[in-house]
Amino acid sequence: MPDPVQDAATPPAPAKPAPARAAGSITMHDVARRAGVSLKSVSRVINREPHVSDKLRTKVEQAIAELDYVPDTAARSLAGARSFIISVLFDNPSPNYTMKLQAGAYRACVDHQYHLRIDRIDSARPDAEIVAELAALLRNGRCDGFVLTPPLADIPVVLDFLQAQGVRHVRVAPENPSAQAPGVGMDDTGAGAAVARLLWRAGHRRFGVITGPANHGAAARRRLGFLAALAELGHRGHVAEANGGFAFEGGIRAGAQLLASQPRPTAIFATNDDSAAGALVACAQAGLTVPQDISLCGFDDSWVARSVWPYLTTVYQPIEEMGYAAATLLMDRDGSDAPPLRQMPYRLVERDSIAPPPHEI
Amino acid sequence: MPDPVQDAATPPAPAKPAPARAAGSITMHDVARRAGVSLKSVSRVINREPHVSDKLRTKVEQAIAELDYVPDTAARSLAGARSFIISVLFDNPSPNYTMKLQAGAYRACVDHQYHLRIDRIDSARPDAEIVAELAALLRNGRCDGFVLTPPLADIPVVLDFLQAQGVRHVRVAPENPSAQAPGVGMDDTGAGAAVARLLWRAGHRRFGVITGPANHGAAARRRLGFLAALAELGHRGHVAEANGGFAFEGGIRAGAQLLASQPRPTAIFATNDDSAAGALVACAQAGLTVPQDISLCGFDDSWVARSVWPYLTTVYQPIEEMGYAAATLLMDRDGSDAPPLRQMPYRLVERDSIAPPPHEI
DNA sequence: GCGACAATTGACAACGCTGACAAGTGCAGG
DNA sequence: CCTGCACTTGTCAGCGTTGTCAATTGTCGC
Repeated sequence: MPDPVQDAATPPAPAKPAPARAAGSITMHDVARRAGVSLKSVSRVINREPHVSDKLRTKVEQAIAELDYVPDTAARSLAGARSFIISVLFDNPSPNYTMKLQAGAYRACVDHQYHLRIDRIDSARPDAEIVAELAALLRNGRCDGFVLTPPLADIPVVLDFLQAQGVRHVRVAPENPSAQAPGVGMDDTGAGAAVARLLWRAGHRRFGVITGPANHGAAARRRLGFLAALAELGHRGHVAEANGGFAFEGGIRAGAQLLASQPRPTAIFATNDDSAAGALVACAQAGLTVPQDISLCGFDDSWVARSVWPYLTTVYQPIEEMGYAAATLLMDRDGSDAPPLRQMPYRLVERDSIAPPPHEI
Repeated sequence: MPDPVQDAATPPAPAKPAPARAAGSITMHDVARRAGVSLKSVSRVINREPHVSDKLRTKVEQAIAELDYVPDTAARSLAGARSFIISVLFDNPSPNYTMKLQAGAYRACVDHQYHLRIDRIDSARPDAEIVAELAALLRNGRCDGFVLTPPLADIPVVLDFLQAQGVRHVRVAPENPSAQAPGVGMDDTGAGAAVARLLWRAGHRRFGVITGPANHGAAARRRLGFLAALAELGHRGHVAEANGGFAFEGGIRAGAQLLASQPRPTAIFATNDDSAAGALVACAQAGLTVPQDISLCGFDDSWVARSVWPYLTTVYQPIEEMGYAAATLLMDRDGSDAPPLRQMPYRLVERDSIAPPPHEI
C-alpha cells in the first residue's frame, strides 16, 4: 500500500535534526562575491550557458576552484527544470547483468554530477499494471530520464507511455531500434559470427548450438550470426540445435541432447554462459572432457565463466560500457543527436574451453 | 580530476529545458487549502512531529489521500536538515553480495521515501587517501548516512572519520561490534556449527575445512563454529585444513590438498561457495563423485551454488535482509536505540552435495 | 471563574539556485 | 557622433518545504 506519508502503522520516530548539510557550506554567493560578479553569472558558467565572455568565465572558474565550490543539487532541482536524477529501470533477474549495467550508469552519473536511482518493474504483469507502476514511479520522485534495460526496452506500452509523458528514455539492447528513442547495444550478430570463425579456425567442422529463450532477440541474433558465418566459411552440414533457455539446468538438458545427435558435434556454441556451464556438466556426465574431446563457447563473460572448470571461452559483452553510454545519452541532452542505435564493441575472451577437435578414429 | 563544474574538456552541450517537474503538480499549498489548515500544519503531519491533534492529523491525512499528494524531496532537502538520501558504501568486488545488499537497502529506501546512492571506495589504498575520498564524497552530495559493507565496516580510519564528521553510519557484518555505530550481521559461528551438525548427522566422521582469507573475520568464525561443534559432538580426530582464499581457483588447490591428506576426509566444509565450487572441480579431477564419494558444503548460497553440478548444499546468508535492516537503522533515527549488533537469521539450504559417507572397504 | 502553563496552530522568512527580463557594452553603418 | 543591433551581464522573484517564533487555544488548580 503506497502511503505517501510514510507508513502510518509504524511511526518511524520523530526525526532528530541531523547534520545533513555541512554547516556553513559555501554557496554560489561566496563564489560570486569572490569573483566579483553577479549570482546569475556564476550560474551561467556552471550551466555552460551561451553568451558568457571568456574573461568572466575564467574569473568564475577560478573562484570556484579556489573555494572548492560544489553546487547544491537540491536547490538546483527545486529552482530549475532538471532533477539531476536519472533512473535505471530494470526487471532482469540476472544480478551480474544488472550490477554491471548499473555500475556503468553510476560512473556516468558521477561524471555528470547526477544521482542514480534504481527502479524495478515486473515486465510479466499485464500492460495496464505496468503503466500504473510507471505512473507511480513518475509521480513519486521526478527524474530526468530512464535507462530501459531488456526486456523493458522492448515493451511497447512502456515506450508509448514514456513518450506520451514526454519523459526521456534510452533503450539498452533494443530489439527494434527506432528513431523515437535512442538506444545502445552491441552487435550480437557479429559476435556470433566471430565465435563461428574462432571455432572454424580451430579446425571444427561439426557444430551444435544451444539457443536462448524464444522471445530473446539477442539470443536469436547470436545464433543467426553464427549460422551465417558458418555458411560463409563453407560449412555445408547440419548444425544441431537445442534450447537451453539461458539457464544452467536448461544447458545441461540441451547439452545432453546435442551430445546425442548424430554425428556428434565437436564444438558447441552456447548463446549465454549459464547454459554453457550446464553444457559443461552434460559433457562431464557423458564422459567427455572439455576441451580435449569437445570444445565449448559461452557468451556474456559473466561471473560463471570463471566459476567452472575449464574456464569458459566466451564473448565479453560491454554491459558496463552500455550502461555508461545509455546514461550519458540521457544527460547530454542537446535534444536532437539521437542515433537510433549506438553499438558498443564486443570482445572475444579466449580462455580454456576451446581446442582443436580430437582426431577421428 | 574531480571538476565540480562538469568536464571542461567536453562541453555536454547546452541543456535544453526538459520536463523534469510534472507541470502543475500539487504541492503542500493545495493540501493545506483543501484541509483548511496552515502550511506548517501539513508539514507537521507529514513529518510526524509531536503536538498535533488527532482531528487535525485526520483532516490533513485525508486531504493528502484525496489529492494524492507526494512531498517534493528537493524542496524538503533544501529547506530542512535532511537530504533524503543514504548511501551504500562498498568495495566488495562480489557482484552477488553487493547486488543483494543493495536490493535490500533499496527496498528500505522505497519504504521510507528515501533515495539510495551507491558509492565505491577502494579499501586497499592508504588511510590518508581513503579519508580524502570520503571527504570528497561528503562534500560532493550530502547524504543522511552510510551503510558500510565489509571490509569498509572494519577500517578504523573510516569509522573514526565518519564519527568525527558526525555522519551516521551502520556497519554490515562488523568484525568487532561497538557501541559507537550500530551494526547488522549474522551468526557465522552458529552457522558453522549447524554445518558441522548436518554433516555429523549424515554419518561423517572425517572432515576437511577450506578456510577463507586470513583477515576475513566471518570466515574465521565459520571455521571456529564448525570446529567447536564437532568437538562438542564428540569428534576427536584431526580436521584437515587448507586455505581457499574465498576464490574458485584457491578452492581447487585447497580441495586437492585436502583430498591428499591422510586419512582422506569424507566431508569438506568450504567457508564460501566460490571455494566450494573449486573443491568440486578438485574432486572431479581426483576421480571422486560428489556426493557419493565425498560430501561438500558451501557457504553464502550465492549464484554459483546453482551453477555447478551437483547443486551445492550451503548456508543462506540473509544479505538482502541485512541491507534492508542496515538502511532502516539509518533512517529510523530516534537517536539512541543502537544495539551494537543486530543478528539476522541464517538458514541451511540443503541441496545435492551432501550424502552419507561411502562404506569403508 | 481566573491566571498560569502547556498544547496546538499559524505566519513568515529562509534554504541555494534558476528563469524571465532589464540593463549595460561594444561595434558597424550612417 | 549617433542609432541600431548583438552580445554580455545584472536584478529579482520565486521553486516547495522547513525552522523560528509568535499567537491561539485548552486544561488545571485554587
